[in-house]
Amino acid sequence: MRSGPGSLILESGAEAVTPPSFLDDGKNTIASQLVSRLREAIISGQLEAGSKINLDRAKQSFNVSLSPLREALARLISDGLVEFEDNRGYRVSPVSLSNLEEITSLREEFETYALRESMRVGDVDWEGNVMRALHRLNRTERDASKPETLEQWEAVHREFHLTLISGCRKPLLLSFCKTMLNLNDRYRRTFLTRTSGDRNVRVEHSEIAQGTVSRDMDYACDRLREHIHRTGTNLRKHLAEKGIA
Amino acid sequence: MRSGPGSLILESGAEAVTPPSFLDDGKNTIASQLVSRLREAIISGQLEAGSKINLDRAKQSFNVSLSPLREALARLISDGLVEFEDNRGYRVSPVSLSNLEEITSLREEFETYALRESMRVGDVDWEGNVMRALHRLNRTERDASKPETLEQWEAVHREFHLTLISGCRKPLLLSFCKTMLNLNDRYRRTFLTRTSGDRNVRVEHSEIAQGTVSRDMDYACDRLREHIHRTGTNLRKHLAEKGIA
DNA sequence: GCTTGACAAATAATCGATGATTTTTCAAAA
DNA sequence: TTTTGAAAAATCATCGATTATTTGTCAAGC
Repeated sequence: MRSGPGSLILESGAEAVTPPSFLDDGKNTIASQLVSRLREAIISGQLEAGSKINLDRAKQSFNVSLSPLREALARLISDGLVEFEDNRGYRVSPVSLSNLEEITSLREEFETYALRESMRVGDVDWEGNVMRALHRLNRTERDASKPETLEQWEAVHREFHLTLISGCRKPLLLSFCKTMLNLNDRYRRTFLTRTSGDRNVRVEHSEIAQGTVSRDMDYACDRLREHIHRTGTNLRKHLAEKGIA
Repeated sequence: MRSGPGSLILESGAEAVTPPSFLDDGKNTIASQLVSRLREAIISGQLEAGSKINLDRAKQSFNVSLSPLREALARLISDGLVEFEDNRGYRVSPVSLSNLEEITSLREEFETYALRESMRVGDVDWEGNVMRALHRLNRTERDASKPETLEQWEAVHREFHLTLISGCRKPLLLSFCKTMLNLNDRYRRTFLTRTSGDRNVRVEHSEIAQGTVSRDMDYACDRLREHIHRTGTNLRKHLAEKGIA
């Protein structure tokens, strides 16, 4: 059961769900689990953009104590998902048109650079991973009337874009790209509930992947840049519709 | 008075220095002050690269309690200066040849992109700031025999590079560049105690600045890229001498 | 009516103590 | 001698309580 958007922290009677951890995913501490849970809550829009994070209420919502909560929030600053000010606490990073535009620009620059590098030094394993990620993405349904398919699609879509650039052997660059992708996905999941009809996104992804594994740098990077740019334009329209400056 | 390199946390009898805060610099809380102090300690090499950060000892060294210390360390993860593992605590990020090479590459890409953007949209104020930063840099002595001049030079040098790209109106990009500059400066301050004679760094900076304010994008970006690249090559040599892979 | 300032409530920040995990030690067994 | 494993020590993680700061309230003065 999930609370309504933005109400997660404001709720009084909390039925805090302990994440099912049969298998050890390396996230052993409360603080680390909180990082994941908070990140998901913000990207999915459950925690409203720009809203203040009240520590007392958040403590209760997530059924945790203050120390791990503060530590988790501190770590999330780096993801650009949370902002902090001394004695004023933490707040969910606000959304804005200019922020979206910067994210789009940086994705274009960073991801094409990382893709070029990947094509330059990536090995056969990486190529295989790209094709597998493409296949999964193409096989994943995205139906606006079924919310669970949207979440699933977001996951494999993210995986596809990350796999594309995962061959570059530049860990810092990859972490920056991940951050930008997170921020970008928040916009999509918040504002793009329906898919726009005038794009064949599946074809776009296939072209990028095909160009990539055949190491046609200019082609692949051009397609990727266009793809990112179109997404940006698309999102910008939806932001404008909702009157967000 | 300053302790020897790497001994900061290991010291037993701590004469913890409270930073002089006549004027409010916005860093009101212990945690925020710690972020600055820890960052400086790491970049300057006082905290040895790759070493584990023992919380008990660090607590004593810095005369703080555990909560703000952990929070500060958590925030430093984003700067790439600190790494963390569940139940194993924090450690100073290690240095390596490949890490240095990535930092150099990313600085070349990010900073030239940011410089181009700055030249595209930067205003007259920004131009003025660039010229002022250049002037300060050129007026700042850098004498290997006087350690305090090295620190001073590092500060104005950092300020120069950040000012160059400060006109770009892309806050996320700027924060990435800042991060890369931090990481880069740690290498310089750790491994480049003497200045190499075969470069006229002053001329390099002047050319970059002149090209910038005259909005000659290609010229300025080429000079900046060369400048960053030379620094990287230089540092790489010093790492090799010290046998760092 | 508007501003000011003291008081109260809400919230953030820090601390010391306790609980949990990892690492080290060291003796017994192979 | 080497390996094993339980106990001890060290260290990390979490908690509840306390302190400090900010925000909200409201009455007195202008």
